[in-house]
Amino acid sequence: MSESPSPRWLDADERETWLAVISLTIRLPAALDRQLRRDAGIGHFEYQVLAGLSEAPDRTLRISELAEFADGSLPRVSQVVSRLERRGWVRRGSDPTDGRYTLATLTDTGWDKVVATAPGHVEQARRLVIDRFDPAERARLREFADRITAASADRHDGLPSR
Amino acid sequence: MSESPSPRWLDADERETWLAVISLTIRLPAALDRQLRRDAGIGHFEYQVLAGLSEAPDRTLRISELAEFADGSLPRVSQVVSRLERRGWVRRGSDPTDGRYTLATLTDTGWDKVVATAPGHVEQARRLVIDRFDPAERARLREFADRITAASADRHDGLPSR
DNA sequence: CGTGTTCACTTCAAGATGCAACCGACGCGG
DNA sequence: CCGCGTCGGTTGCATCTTGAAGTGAACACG
Repeated sequence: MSESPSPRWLDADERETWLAVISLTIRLPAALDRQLRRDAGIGHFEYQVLAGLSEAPDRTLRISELAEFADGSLPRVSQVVSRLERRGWVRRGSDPTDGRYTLATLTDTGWDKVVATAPGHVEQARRLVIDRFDPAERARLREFADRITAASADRHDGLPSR
Repeated sequence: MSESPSPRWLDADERETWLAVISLTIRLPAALDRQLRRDAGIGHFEYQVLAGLSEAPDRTLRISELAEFADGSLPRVSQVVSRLERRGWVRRGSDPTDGRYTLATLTDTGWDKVVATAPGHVEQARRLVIDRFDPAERARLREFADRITAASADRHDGLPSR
């Protein structure tokens, strides 16, 4: 209780950058969701789960691996897998080597769904991001994004303050 | 129905960039929400609404202006304003010059809330983003973000076919 | 005026999320 | 073996978001 109540404000320039980044984090996911929802009837998160499975050996992953891959909480992934299971795209099973794990496996129908959906999604990824940057810019973009992501992952969130 | 079924895939490099950007759009908003929720009991969206009002003349904006400012749908903003109203931070009123508009006004209590919340939020913005880039990088970051945001805003989402 | 349309907003139902409590499956110490 | 803590997942609940339908105020046209 002896700190400066008002920290360094953002100047006009910093503010613009901040707003630009915030806008990005809102509009890009929204655009991805729209395209997927419209063309494939699934959200981006569900797509990530399906895509993750489609690339895994035996098209199978543990729920927890899936959660890490798709950047989601365990309850959320569990829910999503249930939904995908209901739609016939994923099958649940428990890991023979350790009954605590649950394995999610992509069905053949699920595989078909991914194959049908991926091209449109990749096209969107290109149109919204990838194709708008030349290789040098891309490297920089990636580095910038990683920098922010790393900071955000820091469980150092609040004001533990110095 | 006579196109290439499989478009240009992403190569390893492009893929990395893509994943980095996606990660950013998931982790940064999550980190912002965590800090605000924890320190102020509100989400980032609610904060944006309050902040928008706090900077507006008379601390007042139309719901629709608020929606545009905060990047949210009209129903969502309407709901949020109701919530904020219940908490005593915002007051509703109809526009005398055109009864169709609804004006949202920040109360004094609401102003205090913003004043109390802003420093922590700005600090977070600095730690996660702003302070990690020197001025030249910041300009570039902003330009990159704008490029993607502009593309995402394009109502050109899906596969307009052809 | 009167009818119809547009506009800004609100409401409602359905679906999605996060959080916290809960549950069964290991694994280790005794 | 038994008991206990841990680990991965699941479930329940409270909240939030979304999309569609509804409301009422202004305008437009005959």
